[in-house]
Amino acid sequence: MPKLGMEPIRKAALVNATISEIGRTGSLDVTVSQIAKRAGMSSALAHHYFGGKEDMFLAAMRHVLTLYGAEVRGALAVAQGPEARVEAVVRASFSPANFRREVVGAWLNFYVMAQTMPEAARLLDVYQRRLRSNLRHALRPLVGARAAAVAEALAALIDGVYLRQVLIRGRTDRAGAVDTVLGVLATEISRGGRA
Amino acid sequence: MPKLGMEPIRKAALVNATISEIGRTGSLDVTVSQIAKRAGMSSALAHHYFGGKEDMFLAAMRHVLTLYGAEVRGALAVAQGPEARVEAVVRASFSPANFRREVVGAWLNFYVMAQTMPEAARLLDVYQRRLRSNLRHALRPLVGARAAAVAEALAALIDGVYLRQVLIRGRTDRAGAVDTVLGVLATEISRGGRA
DNA sequence: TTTTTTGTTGATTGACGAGTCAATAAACTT
DNA sequence: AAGTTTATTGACTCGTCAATCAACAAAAAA
Repeated sequence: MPKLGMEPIRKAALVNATISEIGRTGSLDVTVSQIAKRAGMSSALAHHYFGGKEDMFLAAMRHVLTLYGAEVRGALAVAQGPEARVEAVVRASFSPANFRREVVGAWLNFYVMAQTMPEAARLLDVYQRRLRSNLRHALRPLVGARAAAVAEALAALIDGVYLRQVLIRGRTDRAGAVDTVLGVLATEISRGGRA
Repeated sequence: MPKLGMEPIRKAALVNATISEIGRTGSLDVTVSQIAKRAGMSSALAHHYFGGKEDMFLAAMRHVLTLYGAEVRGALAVAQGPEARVEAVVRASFSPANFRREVVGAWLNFYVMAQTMPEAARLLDVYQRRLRSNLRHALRPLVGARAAAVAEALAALIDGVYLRQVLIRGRTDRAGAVDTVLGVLATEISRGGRA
């Protein structure tokens, strides 16, 4: 029963399944069979659509990064004023979609992937640059010359808070995460551009 | 030529080799043979001294955590005044020993381990608690009621800055890392206990 | 209607790796 | 001297998994 035009559907299913499985197991020790099964197809088909496991991982990563990028852009579009812009980036980073344990677990493993797969490192690098750049521009009017340093700190803080979520056994605390970052932001703003 | 009393020596060698290999490959996909080879013995012997690969991983993690704990305690012992105490914790976190790419890579993978191995999660939890507790106490006189929140932020910031190191391809920047964290600390202190 | 393209899978291959075992040897005990 | 404990390894087992292949089915193109 080959319905045509399956390729994009199957690929999307595989990408989602890859993220799910990496998040569920919390590691990259995920077999192609597991992924394929969750996506409702044979492992052979998974290999057919993607060159191999590595390509699936990269596609999954690209997908998460794309979603995140869209979320940030969307939030920035409606933000008025520099402070709102920074807040938009922060809130987007901890949006419900990105903040499920599953996805956080996947992110953690993307970092691991970046250690071995140059393409993964490149993707992560792009995201890092964009994040810092967004923060820097929004911060300029708020903290002047300190913008670069504060952007660097906020970016690291976001990663750190995010990372901490994978550790905490109980419920993930989105509000708390946002508060932590915005709290530091508020302090930095109150200091303003003073050296 | 069985010289007696080899056990502690071999175990130590294996622990070091485990850290090295995890750091070198940047993942937990390290074979017992690789570890054993680097430690200068057969894989069978590695299995003889440790129950299995998992035990080696845990021992390696315990070792890194122990070293880090000792470093923090040492730095705290000579610190005078609350501000110096916070600084001591920060500087210890980025001490040359802990800040080699190799070790940072290992840390990253300890986070991954914590996703699957309850014992690893426990170890990491202990470290997290101690770190936050140390920071909180030192911060109390500096920022009053905000101590808990600021401690939380600094802890996350340290993790985040640390994590970022594994991404950066070029030389690791210890001074920059410390500056980023101390910069935020300075701003928080200048705000003091004001709500 | 033949051919080609697209979809799909069960079975197989080939590699690799964790853990076990049997055997060997040197020390230490009795 | 006989027996026990500690050290050490090569060879082997058993399982798993990524990747490939051969084959089948249906739609589209010729």
